[in-house]
Amino acid sequence: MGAVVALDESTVENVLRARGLRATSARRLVLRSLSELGHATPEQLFTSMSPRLRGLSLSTIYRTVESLAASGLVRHAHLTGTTPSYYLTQTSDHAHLICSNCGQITNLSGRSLATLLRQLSTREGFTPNTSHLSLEGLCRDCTTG
Amino acid sequence: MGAVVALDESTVENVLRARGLRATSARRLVLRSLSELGHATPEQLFTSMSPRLRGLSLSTIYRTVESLAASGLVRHAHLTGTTPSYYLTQTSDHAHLICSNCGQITNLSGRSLATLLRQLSTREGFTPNTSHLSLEGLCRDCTTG
DNA sequence: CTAGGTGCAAATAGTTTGCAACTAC
DNA sequence: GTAGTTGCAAACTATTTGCACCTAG
Repeated sequence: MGAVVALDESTVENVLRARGLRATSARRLVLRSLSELGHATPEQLFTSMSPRLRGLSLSTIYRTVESLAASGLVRHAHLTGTTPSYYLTQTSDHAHLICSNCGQITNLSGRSLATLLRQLSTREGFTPNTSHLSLEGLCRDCTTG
Repeated sequence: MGAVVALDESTVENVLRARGLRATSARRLVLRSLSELGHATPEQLFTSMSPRLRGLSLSTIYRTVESLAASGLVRHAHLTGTTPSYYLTQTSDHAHLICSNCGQITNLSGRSLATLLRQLSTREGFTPNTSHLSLEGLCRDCTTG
């Protein structure tokens, strides 16, 4: 998980421009951080970005993730408690498995998930938004016991 | 959904006492309201209870659901955005299907769910907490289109 | 009677907004 | 040059806490 995507500068710029967004340093760095971190809350982004961008303010983070989400570059899911975690859309089509014991977050690939959820939509007439899905439970390590 | 459970006064009292909690009017009414509403956020509980309990304060709701949750009588799930919704544990062992178009919340029975999730735990080594599960997506009515 | 609960008001935490300054293009 | 972005401070909203009063047992 995390560090999944190659993100060189020109790619980032092009991606942003293609959506009509200016390639500001805050936006570049949010994208870069998300590619490194996998998922992050606004607070976590702030912590991770602050050293690299002096004077950064938390409200910029909120506005940045909002604009990135509006143009489809990032998405959010509710992983821990109430705060949304953001992640790159290109790492999408996966669900999050959150261990309530150790807090570990695993991604469930779109493939395994698809099989599982196809049945749900057939049987229940409900089509889940897979990228927004998160399951809390016990991971393999914590199950023993 | 909702109004699933018979909740006469003496049952409520006994249930509370059995957990070492005093049978106060706030607690009785939270339990009664949840049995009527199915799920409710603290705010919704407040709105629904206020007319029936003069002087009720929101902080009482927060403290009440917390104590009920601590003793296992209610649980919460994150249904809409960030605010937790509470429901009676006895209506548990179900997941929530939330339509992101019309907002309708359907319960997915423990039975259907169990089948579905057994595969998950076999294949991924992850054991989901079914009662905390919620899936966002499109319900049958909104799928057409 | 008395420990546990509650109301109220104040404190805290998380998120949003107004506005002047800044910068990508 | 100018519209889009950002920083800062203030405004909100949601939740928590301290304390005096109240009530179930």
